[in-house]
Amino acid sequence: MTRTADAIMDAAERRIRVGGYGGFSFREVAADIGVKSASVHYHFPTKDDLAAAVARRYTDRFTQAVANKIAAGTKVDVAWRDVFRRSLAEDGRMCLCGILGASAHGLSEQVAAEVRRFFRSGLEGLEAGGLGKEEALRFLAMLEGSMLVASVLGDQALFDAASAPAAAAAA
Amino acid sequence: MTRTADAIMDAAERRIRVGGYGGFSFREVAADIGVKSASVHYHFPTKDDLAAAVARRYTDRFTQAVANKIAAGTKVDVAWRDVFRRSLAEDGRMCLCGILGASAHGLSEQVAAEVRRFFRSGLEGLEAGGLGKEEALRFLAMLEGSMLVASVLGDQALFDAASAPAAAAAA
DNA sequence: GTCTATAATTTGATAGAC
DNA sequence: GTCTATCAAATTATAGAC
Repeated sequence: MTRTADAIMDAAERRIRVGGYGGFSFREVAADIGVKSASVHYHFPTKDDLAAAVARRYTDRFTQAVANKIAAGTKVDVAWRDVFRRSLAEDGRMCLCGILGASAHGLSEQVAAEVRRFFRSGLEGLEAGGLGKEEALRFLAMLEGSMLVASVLGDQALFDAASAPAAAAAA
Repeated sequence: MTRTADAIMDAAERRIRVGGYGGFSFREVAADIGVKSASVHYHFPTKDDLAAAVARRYTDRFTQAVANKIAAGTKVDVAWRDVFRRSLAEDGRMCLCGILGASAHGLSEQVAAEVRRFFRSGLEGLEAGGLGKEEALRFLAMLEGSMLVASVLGDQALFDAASAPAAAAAA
């Protein structure tokens, strides 16, 4: 069954969003969902396997959420901002791949590749939505930076203020 | 003497910029500069003490570098961008407080306070230089996000592209 | 698929000699 | 101020019973 594997990824994602890659352990994740660490190793042999799986699922989930909004008629840049905004509102923490990416140079290639995938697919999606290459780059950077500042200073309104005007200016 | 303490902070700063707070240990830092971990504990009793000291020194050093540029006639936003840019060019890694701030929720209050200090003093400095409150916020977010994207994708030119137009638009 | 048990290593931190 | 030695705990990971 994938139910346990999903629960493991849920717990790991929560922990990574608090303390980064170095901020979670197999025992903590196992305890979070009421199993033993050996069971976590059964589903994800190594820590890198788990972190990479979490990052991959995050990217897919994020991409899908954005696609749904676009299908409903939302403009691509507004869709991206909305999805980030809702995630930030839920727990006050920033993008999972932004957190992992901040210490990208200390990650294994396996995990770093998944983080790069998130950023690359983000840029591709924004360009496919009509933004210019540099415009997409600036927009994604602005969103990540806005989440970072809002997360550090603990004020979600800062994300709104930092990202709202740029969103209006784009496209 | 503060010579050893400085060397310890240098090594710790390098390590944190690679792997974040969870990515360095007393033994590694000690080995980097050729002493034993007990000596590191002599200068910085706990890991939080060391990380907080590194973040504090980083903020002071950064503020000074910006102030020097402004005194030489550079506009405040250009000065900030230049200092970040040079730091990124040196080793391809982003702002120390941006890295720590990404997992701010997992830091001790002691370290988190120093990270907040960097961002707050940044906003204050940009406002003192003539930027509006929201303008300063957007500019700082844009710089941090640009460094993040450039660092993750391993291409410094992305920082230039992402931050250049906004710098021209500001002030 | 989950468990107990454990190996092997690393971690933050301290005591005390020099 | 730096060292040796050490502690207690946590870490990733594996072997094997159920």
